[in-house]
Amino acid sequence: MQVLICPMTSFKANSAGFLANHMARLFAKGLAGRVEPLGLAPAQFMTLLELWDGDGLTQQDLRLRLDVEQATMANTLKRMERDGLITRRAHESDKRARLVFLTDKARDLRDPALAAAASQNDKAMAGLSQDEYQQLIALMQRVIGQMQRG
Amino acid sequence: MQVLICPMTSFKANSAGFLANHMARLFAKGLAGRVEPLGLAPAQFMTLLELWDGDGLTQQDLRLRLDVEQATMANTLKRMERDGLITRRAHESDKRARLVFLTDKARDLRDPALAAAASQNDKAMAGLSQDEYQQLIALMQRVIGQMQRG
DNA sequence: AGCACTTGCATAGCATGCTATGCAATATCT
DNA sequence: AGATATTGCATAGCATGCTATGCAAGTGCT
Repeated sequence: MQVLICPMTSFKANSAGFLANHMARLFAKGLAGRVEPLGLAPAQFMTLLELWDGDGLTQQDLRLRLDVEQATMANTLKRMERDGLITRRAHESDKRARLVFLTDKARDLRDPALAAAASQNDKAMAGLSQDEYQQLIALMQRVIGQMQRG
Repeated sequence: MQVLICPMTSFKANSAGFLANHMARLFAKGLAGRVEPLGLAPAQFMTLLELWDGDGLTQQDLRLRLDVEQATMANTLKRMERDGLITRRAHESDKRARLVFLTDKARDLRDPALAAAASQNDKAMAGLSQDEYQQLIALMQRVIGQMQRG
């Protein structure tokens, strides 16, 4: 009977896809609010996360690490260049590629941006124990791995 | 030392935010591929999920159930109207509101669309046991609840 | 060398999300 | 009743994602 009364509500509430989407949106919204004062947007922050770890990467390097399509990476980098976060220089031996480097501005944003992200993470995970947090991470990683395989 | 070598990679791989975003993107991509032959896009499918359960809802009703901003809902409904999935009629007593109704086309899509979604769900969850699946759902729901509270 | 294949990027076009505005209709308060 | 606040929607503008194209620059094979 319950199925006849609200079949879709239960489908939605129990769908890992819907929940992942919902969780990602809430997370992005929270992160956006915290890094926006720094002049950053979420995808820019994720890209910086890779570049702070060592710049001079190609668009392809970044795209593979963030697992987004090439066109998505190209557009994000274009906005980051426009916003003065990165500069691009020709690759020494490959005239097709352009290496991505951080500007001083982007380097200076590292600490405050990481603090903002940690703050959002803390808020989201406030209701979970360390064990539960690790479980959640592990389960999501397995689901991601499963979807990437197919 | 490890922190100095690849601090950002570990941050990313262990960030629930990044994983939720990644999982949501993979999920949406898989679902998009399965419902696209039906002429549906993911957000349209989520909206139909609510409407199949009973139409004649206002934009506000839908927006609250899907937890998206009003403007997002307005745009999704506009595309659904354009694609012949819904029609809108004036509310009897409130001249501001327009009630959303399903077209026959949208009603006919219910079974195949639900099958497509179930297929994507099955694929994503193939590596998890029933118990693990329930754990994942429960943990995500708690994180979502936590973020909504703040 | 020459031709085909692959790779690295850019761009166009579209779906979803969000914030910010603005307007008309309804509700509320005095 | 009249002024004020709230509610329901639409639209503009922007960030992220995706697919589809196209081009220039490497690679490889013969």
